[in-house]
Amino acid sequence: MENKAAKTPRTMLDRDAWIKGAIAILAEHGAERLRVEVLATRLGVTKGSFYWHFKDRRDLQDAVLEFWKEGRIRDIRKQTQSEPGGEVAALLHTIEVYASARNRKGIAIEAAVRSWARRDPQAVEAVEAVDAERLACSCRLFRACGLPEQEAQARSVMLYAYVFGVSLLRPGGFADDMDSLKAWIAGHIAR
Amino acid sequence: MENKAAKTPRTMLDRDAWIKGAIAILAEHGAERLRVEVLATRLGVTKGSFYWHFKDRRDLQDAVLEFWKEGRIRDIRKQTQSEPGGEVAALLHTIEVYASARNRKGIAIEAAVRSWARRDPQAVEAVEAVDAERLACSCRLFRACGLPEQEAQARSVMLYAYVFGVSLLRPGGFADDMDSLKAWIAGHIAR
DNA sequence: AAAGTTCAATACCCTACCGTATGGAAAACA
DNA sequence: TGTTTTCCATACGGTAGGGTATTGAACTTT
Repeated sequence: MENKAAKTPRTMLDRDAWIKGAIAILAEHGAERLRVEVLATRLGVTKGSFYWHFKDRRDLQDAVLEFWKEGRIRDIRKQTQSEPGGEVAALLHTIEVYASARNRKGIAIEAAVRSWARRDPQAVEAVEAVDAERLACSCRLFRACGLPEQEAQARSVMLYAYVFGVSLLRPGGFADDMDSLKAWIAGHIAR
Repeated sequence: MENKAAKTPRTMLDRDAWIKGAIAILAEHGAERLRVEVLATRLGVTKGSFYWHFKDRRDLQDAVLEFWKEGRIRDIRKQTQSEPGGEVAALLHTIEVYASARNRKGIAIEAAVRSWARRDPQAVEAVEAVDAERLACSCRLFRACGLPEQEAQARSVMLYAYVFGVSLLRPGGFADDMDSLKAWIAGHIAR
């Protein structure tokens, strides 16, 4: 008789659940579409709940940026603590992660945040912090390969510029074999 | 007494004026902020006028994309019709135009359209057409330098990926001399 | 001059949101 | 068991913006 099982009696969302949902929207529709009513609907509640967990929309945005920043910095540190001799492999892996077809959501979030940073100072802060960490780590790897500081810096910038740039390019049917092209490029950047 | 001179008696906007205004908004605030009321106010009229020149907002968006596409294709064709022997110079110039601090507005528009293309099929079409033309032209230059087809394609992709990627990077105080870094990279890509 | 054409102003209606105020149910606590 | 805390629903007011309908003014054509 009673179909109480149809509705979860108590959803019990916490701040983290809201942030994760927000990031999903960020990946799918960009920062501009990160609206609290839409997010609430997506989470199966109303915005009445939202304003209990967050002061306002800005509060959520800042939390999302902080969450993203910390995650990226954690990631890059983990990925670049390579054993000696594996520096080139680590560099190639970095390129792989972002320039390959896999990790679509991560790339989408990355693009959304960087696009966001074009207008939002807080997003700029997050992107700058992440970039600084990534460039520093990449630079360290290049130096471990024996390159001088100048070239290590240049190659680091080139690496990340390429990695993010590829996700913006739409080479519709330009190269029949894009994968081998990217492999050539990766080899050329990581040396 | 009569301050009729204060107000232009008849504004006489045509479709092109609306499109140019729209592109200015695109550069400053992105595609999401391209609203007809805002644009109308910017042009000193009300939206009542807009709907005489355009069917709806989508109509404007398509016109903007078409305008941008044609302009970019014209540009790249003009820039790459170099005299024999000037191929490397032409390639370096291409990198210069986009990766330098100059041409800020063009870079902003470029970024806005590519971000737009993440959600809009029409924007995708425009970006693909422009990319195809640019890659083809770049590839021709590399081939004229004596490179094989494969490497010419790879370097073309690398060139444009880098060029667009740089505009996304925020290397806050990473390198003390970013310009010489970029010069090194440009030389390394254009060979 | 009369009529038609062109471009813009005004007044609406409608939707999507943000943020607040308030109430209510469930859980935790006393 | 009664109270408090936690989390969510409902209702409301306000703004921004898309699109339509209508009117009107200026310019062009006949």
